[in-house]
Amino acid sequence: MQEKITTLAALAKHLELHPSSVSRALDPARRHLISLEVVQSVQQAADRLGYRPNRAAAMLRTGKSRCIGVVLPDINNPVFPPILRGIEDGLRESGYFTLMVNAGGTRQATEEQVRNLLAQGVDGLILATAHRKDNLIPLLRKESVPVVLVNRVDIRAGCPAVVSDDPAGMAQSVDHLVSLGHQHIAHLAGPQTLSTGERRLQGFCDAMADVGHDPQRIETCDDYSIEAGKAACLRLLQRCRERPTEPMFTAIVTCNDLVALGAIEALRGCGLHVPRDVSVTGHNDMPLMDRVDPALTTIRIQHHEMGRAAADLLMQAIANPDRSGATVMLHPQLVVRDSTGPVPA
Amino acid sequence: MQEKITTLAALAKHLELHPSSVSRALDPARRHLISLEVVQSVQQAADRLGYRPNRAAAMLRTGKSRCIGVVLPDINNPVFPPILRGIEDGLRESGYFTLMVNAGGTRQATEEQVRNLLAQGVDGLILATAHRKDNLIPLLRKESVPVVLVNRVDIRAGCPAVVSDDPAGMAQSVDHLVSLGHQHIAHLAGPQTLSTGERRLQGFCDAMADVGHDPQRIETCDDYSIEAGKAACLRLLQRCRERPTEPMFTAIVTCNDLVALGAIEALRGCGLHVPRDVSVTGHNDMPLMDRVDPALTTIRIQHHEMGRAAADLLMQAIANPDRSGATVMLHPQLVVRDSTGPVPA
DNA sequence: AATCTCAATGCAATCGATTGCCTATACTTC
DNA sequence: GAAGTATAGGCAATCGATTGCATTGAGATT
Repeated sequence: MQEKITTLAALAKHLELHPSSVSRALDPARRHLISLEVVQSVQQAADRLGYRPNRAAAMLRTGKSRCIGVVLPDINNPVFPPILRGIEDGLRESGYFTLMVNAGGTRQATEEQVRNLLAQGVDGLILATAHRKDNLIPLLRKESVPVVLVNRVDIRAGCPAVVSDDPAGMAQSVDHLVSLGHQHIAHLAGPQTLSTGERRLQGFCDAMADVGHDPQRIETCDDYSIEAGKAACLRLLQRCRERPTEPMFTAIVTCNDLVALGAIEALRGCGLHVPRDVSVTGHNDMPLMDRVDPALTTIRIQHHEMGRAAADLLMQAIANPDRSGATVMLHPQLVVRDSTGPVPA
Repeated sequence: MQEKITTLAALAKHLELHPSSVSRALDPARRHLISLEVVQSVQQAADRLGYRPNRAAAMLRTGKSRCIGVVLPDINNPVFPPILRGIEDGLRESGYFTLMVNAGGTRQATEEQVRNLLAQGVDGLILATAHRKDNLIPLLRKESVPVVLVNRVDIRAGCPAVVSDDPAGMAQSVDHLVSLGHQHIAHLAGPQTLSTGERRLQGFCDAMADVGHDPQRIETCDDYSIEAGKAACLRLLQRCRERPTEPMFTAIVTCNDLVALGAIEALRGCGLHVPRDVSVTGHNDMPLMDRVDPALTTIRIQHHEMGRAAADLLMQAIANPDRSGATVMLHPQLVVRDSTGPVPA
């Protein structure tokens, strides 16, 4: 065993063939141009001699890298690992690699990161970046690189996107609370600069209207974190104290599990018990939400599936650059645990 | 603004220079060969005309991709996101990209993934894969590609590695429990096929010996999961029931936070209260361990720092392929919460 | 003034796979 | 048997940056 054949040309010489024939024999899409016996002998020899095509050369010639760039705000946020995993699983099946960057900083830093990715020669991009209005999409349009959004949408851009059906999730939360007798339901909304924040707020308002309740008690969080949730909940409580004539809310629908945890902390700080005095729902069903105290009633999102779908959409967009693609909406599911209960008597 | 200069040759023609001069002017390491004024005019023109070097061409010529492959078992495991983030932060500073693959499947699948990464032309690898004895390292030795291990070691291989000081962490756990009066301390160990599992078990035994207690009650978990922790704890309890003459353990040191959660679940199932009847410690201080019920006493590991250090080590290994590199040991820290308490009277 | 340095830049080969085009052989078809 | 048509495979240009070597010219040295 020589273990030394590293280039197409060497392999071709070994087989007494022309490099072009070897190249074709090794390419599933062009195999049919070559006789079956030659194809087989080439494959055998390639395996036996450990031939490994040089990607750089192929990329230089074809302009395709078989790498996809994935831009996340921060992999430490528990919603992203399963999405990323879904993306990777989907891409790998199609023979693509995942080039990940965390781009949670300034808008400028994000843009710089994306430029790096383009310079690296990615064949497409999956954006899970947060901001609803950045100039990334126009920039990428100009470069005419296929883009898919995941966990966000951009109405104007008309990019293919995969999101959870946020209005449906909010409706499930509201309906669940209403069925427990709640009427005065507050909402801790996410940042309105994020598409999820906006869509969930809208969904909450619509769902409340549908059941004939006024969506009046709403506070907005600065980000999806425990601290922001706590602060927003304290503002909500403050507002109630200022208007003692209005009925107190008996439940809070939040935009995010971490925000819900912050809210529970704030409520406890004010001597309120969850769920006896106030029911709280989360959103996302992050890991361990069944173990926190109290176990959180929340909306389960198909994170892994979102990633997969995004990968599929991108593969389609690469195959058909003209077609404009669709928005895939995944269905969320209510998970009832211990943070919601009947309305206090 | 023409926005059309895409190749070195075009840029050179525009400047009425030779491509080689432009190439040198753009390369910080070779700039000194070119006169200052030319360098400046080249840089200006490159910026203004939006020139972006073709990585594939450079890679073909130089054989370097400026990409590093990172092999993880599963990004969904909460210990890995911060490590990955640390790696990425470190690599980015050196101008490298992170090519991530999840390789949690069979040994063969893992190997296949690594081969893909090599075919892709990565300049180095960071392995966070779990198994203590795989044939990856010999394989990579043969390919002579720089490798750094993170969150695991391989004694025989002598690879640069970054790990947490597991024996120190176990000693802190044991000392903490001893200071609370515990003497009969059990251990739920991790899989002995993983370097962390082995090192933590060893650390536990050593720490117990140091304080003069016998490390006898030990059960091994199949993996780092809640379910495995629960099962192992049930086995532990079963063993106690079988030998009623021996004193019952009053505390459990576990190898992992998830295992600790499983253990708590098992203890509760047997009517035991944590920490009143049995104290439990975790390991890793994963996110939300301060919110579970009861808040978990655990060992905080510098995950992000581990990633950074691994990136640094790899950069060193690439710069000095001859030097054999070091093992970096990061110091863990005990975090006392509510799952540990004084020994029952 | 003639030679020698040295700095600055041009020249051309090179990395390895891909692919449009061409040729040669085998096989139809009338 | 002549002309036509697949079919298999060879040829050579090409992608774009890099780099060892050659060349030019200006200043230094004797």
